[in-house]
Amino acid sequence: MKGPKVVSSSYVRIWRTVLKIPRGRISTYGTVAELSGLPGAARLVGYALHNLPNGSDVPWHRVINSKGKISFEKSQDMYLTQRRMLREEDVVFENEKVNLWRYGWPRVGGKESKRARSKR
DNA sequence: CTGGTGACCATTA
DNA sequence: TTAATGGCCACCA
Repeated sequence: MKGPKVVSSSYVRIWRTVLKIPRGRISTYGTVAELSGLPGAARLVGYALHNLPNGSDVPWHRVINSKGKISFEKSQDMYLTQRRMLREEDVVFENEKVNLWRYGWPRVGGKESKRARSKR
């Protein structure tokens, strides 16, 4: 399309990427930024999700940070809300953390799990 | 245009 | 292992 309109922002591109995350899987801010053509703009993803129009279908809860944790403070209601929504999709939390190698999207590669034993 | 800010990230101690 | 620091990029006032 010739439309140089680009809608007014990268938000749409980000939202569109988030819409691709399958149910039961999660992605990180940095990954979403890169897939949206905005490498390095991880913080913008948080900004975009924060500005989501009310009632949108964008599965914002499937985006967490690179540590595999929810980016809200535990004291915030949104923290529990997000964790509950993920739990309903069978995303398992281990000590407030999600196994990125298992639930991360897109999948990194064919290697299933090199060595699960991190300890030696 | 300039400066402040953020639902971040990787590195370093 | 967790905590602190600097760097990123784009949006907003």
